[in-house]
Amino acid sequence: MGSVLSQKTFPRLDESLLTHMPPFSRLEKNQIRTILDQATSRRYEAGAAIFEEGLPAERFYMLLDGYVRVVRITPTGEQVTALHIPAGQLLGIARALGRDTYPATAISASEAIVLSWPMRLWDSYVADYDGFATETYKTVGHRVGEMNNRIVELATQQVEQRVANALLRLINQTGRKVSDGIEIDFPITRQDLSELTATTLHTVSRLLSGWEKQGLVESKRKRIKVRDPHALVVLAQT
DNA sequence: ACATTAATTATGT
DNA sequence: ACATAATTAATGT
Repeated sequence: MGSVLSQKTFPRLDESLLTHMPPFSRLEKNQIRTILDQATSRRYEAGAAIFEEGLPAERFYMLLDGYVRVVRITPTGEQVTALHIPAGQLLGIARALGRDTYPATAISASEAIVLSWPMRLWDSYVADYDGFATETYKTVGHRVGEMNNRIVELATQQVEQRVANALLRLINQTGRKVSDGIEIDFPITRQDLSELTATTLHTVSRLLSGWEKQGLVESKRKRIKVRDPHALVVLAQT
């Protein structure tokens, strides 16, 4: 029975949290219940590290709300953003990649709500729960595809096309439709964009203010809204 | 075609 | 008031 000695101070997690998340969507209610009971929930403020590159991968995570950027640190200390992860996806799934340390650092781009499980449960989840493996490998495949595209971009395209593409990806994956365009719905600085595209924040700043004058884009501090995605697509292909 | 440096201005707590 | 973000110009590779 519910003892006062319980260490869990969190309210009981609701099953509806997971029922619509792809890795769990095919599961029965009671299966989700046991999964939830094994989970720990935590809230991260913007900019907090959820796990760090190179550290032993002790847990895997499910992002319930917010956005996370996956970042790698170069030997010289610069950050390179590999990709952004929207709510509803797993992260820190080193196990699925055959690793026992995290391949990158995960930073919450906005406030984020995260569930996590000890990594030892991974194998039993894969074995026991139908759809868990296939769905997660689907997203893994999608992610490596994205990263491959980015590598090709970095090698072949010029800066203007790169940031145009980066913006397009951001509004596709993490965009929120508003009245006069699509807005990236987490705070993003020019510094962040430059880390995504391997340039400087100055170049990004110039490009953005140029596009703003052409009515292509609108931005306030830490907020970027794309008013004319198609024009960006055109730009990205020239 | 882009980075770097530096100076200036705007914006959020 | 202070720190952080963004712009702008000048100079360098």
